[in-house]
Amino acid sequence: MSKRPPITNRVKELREANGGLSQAALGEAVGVTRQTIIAIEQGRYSPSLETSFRIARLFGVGLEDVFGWEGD
Amino acid sequence: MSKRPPITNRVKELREANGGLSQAALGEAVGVTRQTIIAIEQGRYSPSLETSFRIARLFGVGLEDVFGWEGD
DNA sequence: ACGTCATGTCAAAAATTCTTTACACCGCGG
DNA sequence: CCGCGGTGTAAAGAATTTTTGACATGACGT
Repeated sequence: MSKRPPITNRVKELREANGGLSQAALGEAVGVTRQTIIAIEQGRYSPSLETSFRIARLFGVGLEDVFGWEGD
Repeated sequence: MSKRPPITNRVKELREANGGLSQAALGEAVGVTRQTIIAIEQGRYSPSLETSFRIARLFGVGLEDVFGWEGD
């Protein structure tokens, strides 16, 4: 049952905007693996709220500056 | 390894502010069970971003109006 | 007293997120 | 040419989220 969640994300953009942080470096910085970052960037599943918060706060922005809800 | 995530929530407040919506009714409205709502309200684990978005949007507010990051 | 609704707990199963490992491709510097 | 960093894919398993079902309690109305 794991469809693609109706969620958009700007992780890749933010990574590149922050001095070209690599997926591996981002993962390490927020405490998840590179695979997890890849899956999130590709929207393969909906991350946990905790992981989402960690990513947003690392970039110093709000949750909705990183993740969007399709159909707003 | 499932500790309590550093996340706060105002689900109960919002439920009561919206005409006393019950946990069961909220669950049904966002497509999860009553158990899930109870667990989220009690902060027993960090919900998926999708579930979080559905709850916030049902109340017509943003993600961070419902969930907060401890240590901001 | 009885029934019902709302909340809560417990436990086990199902589904999803996350990890680990391994391999592949591309662009670039040496 | 070769090595290396960065990205991508795949699959198995661990960990976490969510479901299902059962039972308990207090509040409330009849």
